[in-house]
Amino acid sequence: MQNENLYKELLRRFRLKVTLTRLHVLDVLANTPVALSHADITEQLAEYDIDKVTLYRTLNAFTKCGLAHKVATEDRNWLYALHMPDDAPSEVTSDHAHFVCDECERIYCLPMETGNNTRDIKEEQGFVIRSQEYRLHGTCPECHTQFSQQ
Amino acid sequence: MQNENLYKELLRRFRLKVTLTRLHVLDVLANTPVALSHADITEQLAEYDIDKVTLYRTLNAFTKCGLAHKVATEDRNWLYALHMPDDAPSEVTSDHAHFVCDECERIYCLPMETGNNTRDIKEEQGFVIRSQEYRLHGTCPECHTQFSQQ
DNA sequence: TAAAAAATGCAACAAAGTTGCAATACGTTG
DNA sequence: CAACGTATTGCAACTTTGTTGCATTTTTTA
Ligand SMILES: [Mn+2]
Ligand SMILES: [Mn+2]
Ligand SMILES: [Zn+2]
Ligand SMILES: [Zn+2]
Repeated sequence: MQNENLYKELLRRFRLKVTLTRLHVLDVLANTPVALSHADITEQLAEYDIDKVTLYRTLNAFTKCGLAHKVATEDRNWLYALHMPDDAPSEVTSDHAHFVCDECERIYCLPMETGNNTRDIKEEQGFVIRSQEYRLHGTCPECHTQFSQQ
Repeated sequence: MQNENLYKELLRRFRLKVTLTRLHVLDVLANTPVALSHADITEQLAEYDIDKVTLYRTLNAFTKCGLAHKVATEDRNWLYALHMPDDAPSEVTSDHAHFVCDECERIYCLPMETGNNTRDIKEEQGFVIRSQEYRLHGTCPECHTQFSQQ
């Protein structure tokens, strides 16, 4: 594992004990541009034979402390991603944007751009807004390229 | 049922056969401002003792033809809502906005406002956008009022 | 190195939704 | 209105995804 010390530091910053499983999961999450499911992570860590309950608990711990966030997919499961580098690190319910690929079902985390006025309108109507998520659906560059070449 | 004929017409427009269960479900969905779960609908239609599988199939049928749409919640189940009156009626993957109340977990369907430039940015980056969903999280007016009064 | 607290692994459980299949209802045609 | 073909329904069994309880092991701090 290349960034082991970085991961250890990160875990400590979020008051999580350093364990081998957590380091492995962190390594997987840190090295992908997309959000990953429990099944994805299990597959990538197959050689370490990680217990399924331990992995669920690890992902819940990451989510609870704000190290990661989870996104519910259309097909009733969750994908996990570390918060983006430019996110405030301890901000759990920060604004968020995602791109959902309809072909490969990958979910990309995006920086949230401002400019939408729906928020202001709803606040005038008495809704109290704490965070927002903006989801784009379509085809990701990888899938689009594949399609075009065939 | 007040609007029985309206519902029948609606079902026929979407090429669905008219059945009693579908009329009841349609009636429930048409008379709420929020998206409803399988459990919510079962409860509201308790007197008719609707089979759970039939209800799932009904909701799937409504979703597939575009009469309704479903929203995945954080706690891995689905809420269903009819498309809004000002939606193009046969547009299945139309743009959408939702307000998610963190207190009561109700999801309100909102008209989608424009003005966000994330879409344009991602298109420049090679993502093909087919639809977008914008989600606000916070406290709805009902819950906010309750809290304030106590 | 010892003690306290937290994490792990296993088995059992739970919730949400799907599948297969026989029985029933819908709607079209005559 | 009757009869037929097709779609829908109801039931039981199953699947997927995730949680809970509890005994054991690991981590951390002193
Ligand atoms: Mn994200
Ligand atoms: Mn909606
Ligand atoms: Zn893709
Ligand atoms: Zn509320």
